[in-house]
Amino acid sequence: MTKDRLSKTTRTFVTHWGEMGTRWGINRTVAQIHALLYISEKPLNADDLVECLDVARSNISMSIKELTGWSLVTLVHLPGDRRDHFTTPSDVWELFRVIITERKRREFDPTLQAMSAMVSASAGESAEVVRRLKELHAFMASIAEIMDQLKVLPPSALAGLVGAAGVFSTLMPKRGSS
Amino acid sequence: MTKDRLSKTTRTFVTHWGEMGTRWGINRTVAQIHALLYISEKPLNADDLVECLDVARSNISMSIKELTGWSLVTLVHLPGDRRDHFTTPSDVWELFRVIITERKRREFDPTLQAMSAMVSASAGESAEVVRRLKELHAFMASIAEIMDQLKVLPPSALAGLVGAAGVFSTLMPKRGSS
DNA sequence: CCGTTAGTTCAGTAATTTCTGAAACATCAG
DNA sequence: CTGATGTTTCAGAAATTACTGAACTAACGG
Repeated sequence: MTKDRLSKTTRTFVTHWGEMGTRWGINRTVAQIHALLYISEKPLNADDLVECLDVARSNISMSIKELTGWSLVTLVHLPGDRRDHFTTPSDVWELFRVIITERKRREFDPTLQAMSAMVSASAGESAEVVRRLKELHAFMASIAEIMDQLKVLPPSALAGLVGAAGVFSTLMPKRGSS
Repeated sequence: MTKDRLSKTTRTFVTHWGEMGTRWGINRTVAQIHALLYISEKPLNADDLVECLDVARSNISMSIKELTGWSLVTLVHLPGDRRDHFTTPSDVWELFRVIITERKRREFDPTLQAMSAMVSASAGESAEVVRRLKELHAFMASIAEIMDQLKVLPPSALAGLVGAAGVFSTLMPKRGSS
């Protein structure tokens, strides 16, 4: 990211986001492209991305493929320009929703299945080991359910969870829920 | 993980967990050690871990250091044995809590600060760019707040969030919360 | 003291992941 | 068709990350 088509702030943002990505198992370039598309007011094409991020064209191609595979980036065409242009939703909640959905599908659900299989196959194990496998499975199942519930929430519904009342009051056992 | 001190199920579990770790930016060995300590009924020492996971002693030493740094593993001493032994909480919620707390502290909070700084420095940017930076910042601040709230919840409080009522009813704007 | 056991550190190596450049493919205009 | 433009693929190179083995520190028992 050397070419200075980007403002100082934007560059900081994109850099930081790439850094963040790597910490969560996301390729730096992939994360940077996504950050750039988020902050950009209009769709960018592959050459824009090459210039802004200073990586090889082929890298952009692969990374974009990855991002579209994650349903995070969509291909658009601008009138009178036959190059592919790319966008990502500018609504943060929507992005969150998509990421949660995909990570659940790709990583969480298979693990849940695997845990389930382990519990089934745990006949010879000690009672305590079985208990722990079951607990972990149950925990993950709860998280999975929450993820699914989050998916159907409207944008910005998150606000309802924070504040003086917040999660705390919600989760404390008071009404006989569930 | 070749030496067969482990049952089939345990081996599957540890392997899968290591795999999962790598996808979320956690070193495979670190994740495997943690999995093994979780599933193990009693504290294990470094040699146990070497045997079970078939990695170098030095690797165990480093990984354990990492895990204790994350407050996920604690050192215990068994009477009459001067070797270090290690444990991790067997309560899943507790583990979740600790991981959330640490990842927030190490990755989330600094990002939040960085975003804040960017917003402050975004004078020259277009109104839309400023809006997006602010939105992302606000979103992350909400998540951060939720993480903090989760920390003070009792074990297993998670159950309150799932089920027929669940997150959905909680988040839908109905009572004038926050 | 000295030998033994336990734990740590770190330079070098191995493995993995990421990135590039060249070639192939595709589409369009003339 | 042919040339121009845009995109994808993939083998190998580069960079990063993980792991090992050897050397070191520490603490204890006799």
